[in-house]
Amino acid sequence: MPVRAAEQTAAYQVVARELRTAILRGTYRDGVRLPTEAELADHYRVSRQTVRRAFHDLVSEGMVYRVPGRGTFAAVRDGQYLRQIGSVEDLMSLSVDTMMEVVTPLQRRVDVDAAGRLHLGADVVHSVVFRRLHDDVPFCITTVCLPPHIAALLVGAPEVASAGTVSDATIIGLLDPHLTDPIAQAEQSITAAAASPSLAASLGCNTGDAVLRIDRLYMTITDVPVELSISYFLPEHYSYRVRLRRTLR
Amino acid sequence: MPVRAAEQTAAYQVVARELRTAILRGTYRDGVRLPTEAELADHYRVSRQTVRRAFHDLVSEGMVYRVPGRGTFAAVRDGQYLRQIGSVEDLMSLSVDTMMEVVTPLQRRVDVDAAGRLHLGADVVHSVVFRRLHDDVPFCITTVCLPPHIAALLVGAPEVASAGTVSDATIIGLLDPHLTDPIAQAEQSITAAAASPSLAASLGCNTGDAVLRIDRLYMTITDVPVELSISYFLPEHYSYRVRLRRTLR
DNA sequence: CGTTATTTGTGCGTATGTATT
DNA sequence: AAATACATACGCACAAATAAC
Repeated sequence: MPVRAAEQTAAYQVVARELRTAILRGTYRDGVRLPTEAELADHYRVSRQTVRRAFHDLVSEGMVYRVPGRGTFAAVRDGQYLRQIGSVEDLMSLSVDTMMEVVTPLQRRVDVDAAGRLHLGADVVHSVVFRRLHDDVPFCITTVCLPPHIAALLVGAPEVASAGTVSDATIIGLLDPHLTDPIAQAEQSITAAAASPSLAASLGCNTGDAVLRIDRLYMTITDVPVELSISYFLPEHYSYRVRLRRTLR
Repeated sequence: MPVRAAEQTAAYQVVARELRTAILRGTYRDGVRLPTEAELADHYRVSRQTVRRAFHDLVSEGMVYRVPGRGTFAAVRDGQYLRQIGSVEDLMSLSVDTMMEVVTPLQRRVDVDAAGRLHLGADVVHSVVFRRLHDDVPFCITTVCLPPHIAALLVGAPEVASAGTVSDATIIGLLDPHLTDPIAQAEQSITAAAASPSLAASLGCNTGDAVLRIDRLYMTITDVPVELSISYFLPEHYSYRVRLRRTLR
């Protein structure tokens, strides 16, 4: 059988993507049965194998679970945005299905604490505040602080120039091509906090609600700090997932 | 084509398991290239598709990465992903300077959610609740759920037999010597929550305070769940720190 | 610089097994 | 017992990336 020529995205990825967004949008609520392989194959005009390939990806993402003889069921709890994170690459690819909306554009600011954590001599940093959205629902507010000489690399970037701008960028993704030394590591600290009034307003929750706080310090291979980001996540829409593996000896 | 009759573990799982163990044992270090699909198919006397199926699992686990035209390469390096409190070893050695105090001893319980996450058919689990103390200050409450056949390994253990018992043990450390398959991986989910009244009483904080919630599902190398632990941490006394590294190629 | 061999990626057909309804 | 639905396995054809010549 011939194969479609020069197709950009594979058929199974199209199917997986549509089902994934449908589940996240709540078309299939928690535990609801999805169409069968045969039905989906018929609908998308692909073979059953291609549908299976798509389902296999969704299973390993934890989006659905399957029971032989019964069917395939949505596994998302409360529409929570889940993502497996375990490397800097994962952080950089955060933009594939989330949007960034600028709240406060990139500007000069005095911040002793941030400057100290960036190993700067002076107290001046440049910072930008943005929300991150998934399916138009905000789930995170992030403040990014940069040393002045790093911020200079972003002067022309429209993604961080004015409030309200929406893009699918990440700061680290914008920076990376311009850096001589690539970003090679990040130190993360994860804790819980109560939402401040302004935070609650931006995220659409109540003051005092429990939120997840993640601080990240990105560094080059030579341990030079490049970016400090402080993010507050809504726990209803986000949880941080990691897979740990033991080396057998 | 005929299929082998009544095979217990699927052929692709056998292949995946052997490759996984070989990588974790260091047979394929660093970015060493693995045998090609054709070679492995020949070696295991299976079709190329079956080898591909195995590789697909290993890719989604992050064990290997593949490059079209070049080959398949081992992706696990020593301490590549997570340091500090980030590896399974660190979780097991959590007891070095903390004490465990039993709140509710190990007992049989019905918990549909926990049973589901442990991939059990029935709804019965065995669970134990304990506080973790550092310098006599409680900073964490943990509920551990075990499948019945695993809990049976702890029947004689005094560390979990009665409320009030204080020891420097960890559940995983108590279990590990008795398991046929060693614990090789864990899936973690980290989020924030508000302290319930009982939680607040045990931890010495106020109801509604923001606490860090960490769920861990420990599994053997064959993906069999062994233990589910749900912990609530006081953010003042604990933050989860991870160092992420980028794999430069 | 093109050609060729190697290697992984995609897509589909077929057959059969197993679990559920 | 039969129908339904997912699971496994193999085969084939062709595409695309890479490397060697």
